Amino acid sequence: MGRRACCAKEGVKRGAWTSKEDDTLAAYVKAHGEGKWREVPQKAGLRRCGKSCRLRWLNYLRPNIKRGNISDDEEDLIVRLHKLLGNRSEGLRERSWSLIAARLPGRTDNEIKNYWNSTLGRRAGGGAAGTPDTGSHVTTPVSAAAASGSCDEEPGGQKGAAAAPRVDHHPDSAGSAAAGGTASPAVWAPKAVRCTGGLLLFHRNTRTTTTGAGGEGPDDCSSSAASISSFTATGAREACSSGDGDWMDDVRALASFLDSDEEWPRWQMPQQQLLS
DNA sequence: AAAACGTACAACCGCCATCTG
DNA sequence: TCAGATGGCGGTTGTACGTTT
Repeated sequence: MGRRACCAKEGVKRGAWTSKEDDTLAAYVKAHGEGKWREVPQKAGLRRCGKSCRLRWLNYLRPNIKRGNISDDEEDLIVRLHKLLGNRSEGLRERSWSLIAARLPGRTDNEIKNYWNSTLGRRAGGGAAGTPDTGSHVTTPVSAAAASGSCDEEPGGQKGAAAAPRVDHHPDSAGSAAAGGTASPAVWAPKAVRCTGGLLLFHRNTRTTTTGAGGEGPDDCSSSAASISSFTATGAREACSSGDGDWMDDVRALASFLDSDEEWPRWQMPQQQLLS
C-alpha cells in the first residue's frame, strides 16, 4: 500500500543535536508530554523529523537517564539476558534489547545495544563479532557467541582490551563480563512484546499486547513484571505447540527472572543449573 | 609530531505492530 | 473491517576521538 515517508527530507536537519535543540525539545516534552511525535517538530519549532525527536528524547533527554559507566552488575545482567534472549532464530524479529533495557533502570535499549555491539559482543565473539559483510563496522554479534560461554574471555590481541575507553564510558568494564560460561545450545528467543503497554507477553510467532497503565519508560516496564506470570505456559504452549518444547524451559526461566527482582540471586548460579 | 587505525557512540533507516477513525 | 497514522524496534552507518606506529 505504500507508506508515506516518516518526514519530508527537505528542510529537515540531520546529524548531531545542538544543546539548543535539546533544550527546545526537552522544554516542549515537559510542557506537553510525550506522544504525537510527528507534531513535535512543528509545534516546538524544530527542524527535525518527529522520529528523530522521539529518539533524542527517549535516549538522551528523558529524566533519569543514566549515562556511561555500565557497572559490572549491569554488564553481567546484559550478558545473561542476552544469552537468553539474544539467540535468535532465523526469521524472527526480536525485541531483546528493549527487554534487557527494561531491566536496567536508566539505560536505554540503544545504549545497551551499542555497548553490546562495541564491547561485550566483540569480547564474546572473540573479536569476530562483526558480520563479514559489514566491513569494519561492528554489527550485531552472532548471538551464539554469547551462549558459547566465551563471554568471560579476553581475546588475546583484542585491541579493544588495550584501548582505553573514553573517560565517560565504562572504563571499569573491561574484562568483567562474567558470564556463567556454561555452554548453552541455541535457545529460542521468546518474542518479547514491547513493554510500554504495561505488560509483557511472549509469543513465538505473533505479538500480543495487553493494555495496562501505560508506562512512560523502561522503569514502568518493571512494574509490569508481575504480569509476566500471566505469560503462561498454557498460552505460550498453545501458541507454540509446534515447537520442540525445549524453548519453554528458557522462556520459563526468563519469565521467572523477570517476575521478581528477588529472583536475581538465582541468576548468579550457572545457567545450566538454573535451567535444569 | 603526524598519519593510520580502531573503538565507541549518536543518529538514521526501514520494517513491523498497534492504534484510530 | 480496513487503510492510514503512529509508535517502537533492531540493524546499520557516520564520525569524533583515542591509541598505536
